[in-house]
Amino acid sequence: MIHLEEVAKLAQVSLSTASRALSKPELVAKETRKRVLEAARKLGYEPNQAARSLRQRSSRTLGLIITDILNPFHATLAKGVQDAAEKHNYTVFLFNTDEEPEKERRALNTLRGHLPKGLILVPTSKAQENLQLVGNLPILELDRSSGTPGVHSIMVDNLGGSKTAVQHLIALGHRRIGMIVGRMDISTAVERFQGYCEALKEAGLPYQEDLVLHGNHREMGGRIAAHALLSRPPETRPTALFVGNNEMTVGAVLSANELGLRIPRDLSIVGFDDSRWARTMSPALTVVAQPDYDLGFLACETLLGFLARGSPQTTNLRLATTFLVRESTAPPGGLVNGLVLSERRINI
Amino acid sequence: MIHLEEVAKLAQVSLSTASRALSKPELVAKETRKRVLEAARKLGYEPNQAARSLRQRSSRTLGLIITDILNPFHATLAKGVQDAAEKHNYTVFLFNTDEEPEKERRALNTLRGHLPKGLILVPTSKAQENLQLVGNLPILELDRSSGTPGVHSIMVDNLGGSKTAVQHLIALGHRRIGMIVGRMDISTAVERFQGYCEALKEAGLPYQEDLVLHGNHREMGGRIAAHALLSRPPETRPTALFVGNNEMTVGAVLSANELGLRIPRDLSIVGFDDSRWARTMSPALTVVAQPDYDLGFLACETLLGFLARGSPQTTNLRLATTFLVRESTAPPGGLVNGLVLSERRINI
DNA sequence: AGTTTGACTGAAAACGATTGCAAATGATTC
DNA sequence: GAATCATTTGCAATCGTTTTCAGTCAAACT
Repeated sequence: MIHLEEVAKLAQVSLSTASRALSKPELVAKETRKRVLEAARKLGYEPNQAARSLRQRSSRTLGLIITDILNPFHATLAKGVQDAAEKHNYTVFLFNTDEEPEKERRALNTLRGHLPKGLILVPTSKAQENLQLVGNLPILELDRSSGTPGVHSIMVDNLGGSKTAVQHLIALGHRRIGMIVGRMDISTAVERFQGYCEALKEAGLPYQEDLVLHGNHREMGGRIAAHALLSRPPETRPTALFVGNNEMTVGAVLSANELGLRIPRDLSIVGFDDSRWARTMSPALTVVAQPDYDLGFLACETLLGFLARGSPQTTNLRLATTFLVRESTAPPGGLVNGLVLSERRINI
Repeated sequence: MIHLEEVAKLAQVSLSTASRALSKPELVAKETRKRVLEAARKLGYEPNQAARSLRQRSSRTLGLIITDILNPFHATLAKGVQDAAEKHNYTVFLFNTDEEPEKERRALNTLRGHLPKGLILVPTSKAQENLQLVGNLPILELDRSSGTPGVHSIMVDNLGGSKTAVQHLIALGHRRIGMIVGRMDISTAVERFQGYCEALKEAGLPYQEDLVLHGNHREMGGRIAAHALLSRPPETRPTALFVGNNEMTVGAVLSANELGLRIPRDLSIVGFDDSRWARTMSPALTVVAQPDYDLGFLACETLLGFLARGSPQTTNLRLATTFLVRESTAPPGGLVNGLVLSERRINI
């Protein structure tokens, strides 16, 4: 490894001048700076981040903790964050918690040792407690809120998105609308559930507890819940289903297929979060789409902006969802006049 | 932040003893060690990795560079690597190159400054050149080979997997079998193409250049290539298609749908790499499945094993693929006697 | 008893950058 | 022409660990 000292020697300046030439350009004469830069380039110098971090007591890195890298939604969030970070010459430490608070705790501890400048995370249910570990590190919560005071956050309008989805089903004539909700210790699940309730209420429909089941946010959870709902006799079986996240939606659709229910004739389905799977499955799925990439990108930009400007107050953003009507929703009993609904966008 | 010095003070030992108690337990008296551990726990001490890395001239981190985090195959690789790394208390720096050599170069430079102990990467086409940057860092190439001498590698048996797939199509009676190949500057594409050629040759079928098109490994590439192949008149149109990776397969299927070709009646399709999409689409896709998670996990284990044991020679592993026959392949012209092929596994 | 051995421990020197301070230089002001 | 100022530079301290080296002490030999 080439050290700064060798660069300094080649450029005929002192170590300190070389350092300044690279990281505090305005403090050094133009000519000198050029010499140093040239020398660094020629030697292929790359600063030792460990030394730099040690001295500055902080490193040009961000921590990123997501709960499921195999979920395309989260992978996209991660890509958004990374792209933004790279743009600002930040490096990202990525951790995956599999929704397990214990893994989150370990990730936070490890991260702490690396002196990141900030942290972006999709919190698990125990995040409020776990976040005590990292002291006063600037934190931004992504996609969900853990309720920890003083942290920035950027989420989507879960309530509004859900409400629109359920209103759509109601408008089609559905009256027994089931919902598969996520875990109620996670904010998105609660908000989406609220949207469902509000839509029912405003339409004057009763809330029926037995139409709402919970899943663990993964495919199998959706499958089990859907199976329980859909294997009821036709009179009590819901004619439409609103599912609280992308993975559970897959499970719900598979379950409907297994039971021989035709979508949308026997069952309308709306999912939360778009995906290629939703777009290309047959019939294409009606969904509440989230701006996943933007969510990640903006999260990073927001946090870095805060770090740069150091404004005192916390930022809390909500991005709008987009409701995409495709082919998985129709009036109860099937298509009217063989009408095929083409995809159209409704901004909400 | 708590420093080791404060831990030492609380445990009534010197700084050096405290350090040894934590990282070289065998050099310290049992009693002393217990005191130090207790003090560290009580204070919530977490070692400053920057200081440690600086002193040791190396950090307990690994670099991981993949080419497309949005591709579930790569996301799964990453998860495998991360899980294995975590098991050994290593932290992973993840970079994404989008298949762009320039991004790869930047990632390598950044990584260099962080003094990782090793590097796992899915190489881009310019990796051999880019890898010069990192000197003699232990490197493992994952999924593909860049041809760089002296690096470890772990890949799947692309040739064998492809060959089996094409043999399956031939056995079904297909004679005009098209292939959508990836970029020939990437080893997996070349090997899969070879498998295709070998299968044809061994069956005594001629190689027809016009049945082979190239795509850029992404959905759109597959779609364009498939469109070109499938919009030919029935006499020259291939009756079966073998597609070289998961994303392009999606494109190919969509293209077939657009052209009104029914799968498998009008067209049999086999993809390389399984995915949920392949499993749940209708009809379910026949694929050459790769052990994606294991590939990543083993990659990490292999590299760490090498680091620990420091054995001199390089490891080059090949994992077997699994051929999964589902519903997207049938004799040309459609199902025989309405036979529905159920999913079965063939280990090769 | 004296020497050797071994197990522990502590003082101090690294690791490679950044940065506060002071000195040198040249330009500007009075 | 002296004093002041701004610009540019170098010296040396510093960040928090690990690790070398030397030293202490008790046990185990001869």
